[in-house]
Amino acid sequence: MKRNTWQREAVREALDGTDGFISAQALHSSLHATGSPIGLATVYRALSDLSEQGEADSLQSPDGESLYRACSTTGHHHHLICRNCGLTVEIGAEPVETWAQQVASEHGFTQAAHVVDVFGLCANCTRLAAV
Amino acid sequence: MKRNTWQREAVREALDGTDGFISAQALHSSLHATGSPIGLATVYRALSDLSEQGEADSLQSPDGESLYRACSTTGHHHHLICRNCGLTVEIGAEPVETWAQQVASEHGFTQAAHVVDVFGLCANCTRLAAV
DNA sequence: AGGCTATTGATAATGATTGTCAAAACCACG
DNA sequence: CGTGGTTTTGACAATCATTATCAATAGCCT
Ligand SMILES: [Zn+2]
Ligand SMILES: [Zn+2]
Ligand SMILES: [Zn+2]
Ligand SMILES: [Zn+2]
Repeated sequence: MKRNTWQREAVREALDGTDGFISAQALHSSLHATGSPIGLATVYRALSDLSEQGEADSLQSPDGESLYRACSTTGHHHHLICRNCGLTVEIGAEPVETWAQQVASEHGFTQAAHVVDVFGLCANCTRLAAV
Repeated sequence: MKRNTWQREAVREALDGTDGFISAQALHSSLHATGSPIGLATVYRALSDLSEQGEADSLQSPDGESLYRACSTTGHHHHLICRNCGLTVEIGAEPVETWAQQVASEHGFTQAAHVVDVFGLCANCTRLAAV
């Protein structure tokens, strides 16, 4: 069976206390900064588990790193992410859901899944960049 | 200035001769298999260049590898990829383009880019899997 | 042909992620 | 409450893709 450890809970809470997406390495550093002695491998395992159980969303950063986030929306959704400060907005994407299903079946594909992320500069970072 | 070398041309041709997306490592192996003595670092550089110049498309595989493909469509487009055999179909995504722009501006985001890929099982692999 | 400079490639370095495995922590169960 | 069988942890090694080095090579212009 699956056991409950303070390590898993610590990762869950640290993820909840983080705004945008964060890497396993960064979350581990963050935990260490607060005095937690949790191991790096454990953070990787916990994040992987949370992701599989649907308690966390994950995506690949443009440079190939796995990033995680505890999302408030429970169902399937996507993200609008500021590539400068990391601010993240959860967004529904009905048009995309139907489009993806349709284009897949049109070409005879089954078990279609999709990766849909929007990256940009948030209003704040846009203002700062204009200076 | 930029120089023409047989290495760059070899990478371009090898990419043209490949159906789906392929990693730098795999392309290097493929080239070696045909007797080419091209270096791995050179393959990485060539693919990176081709991608920047828009002569090749690139995407991150679900497990974080960078994959490349020489697409026939010149403009902006997306892909429907068989996660089993790699068969790739280039697809337009007008609904998604407008949706992405709209959702970004609605939240005050600028310079919006998007990652949109559909993974599934092609008709052939679906049939084989059913056995 | 000669020289200047971009490119190559063998190799080392980096960095994220996963594997290893003995020690520590859980959790029924008695 | 102990105890024991199992699961989980974590320090460390091992992988694996990608990038940095840098001397040697090869385009290209005159
Ligand atoms: Zn921002
Ligand atoms: Zn979706
Ligand atoms: Zn297929
Ligand atoms: Zn698009």
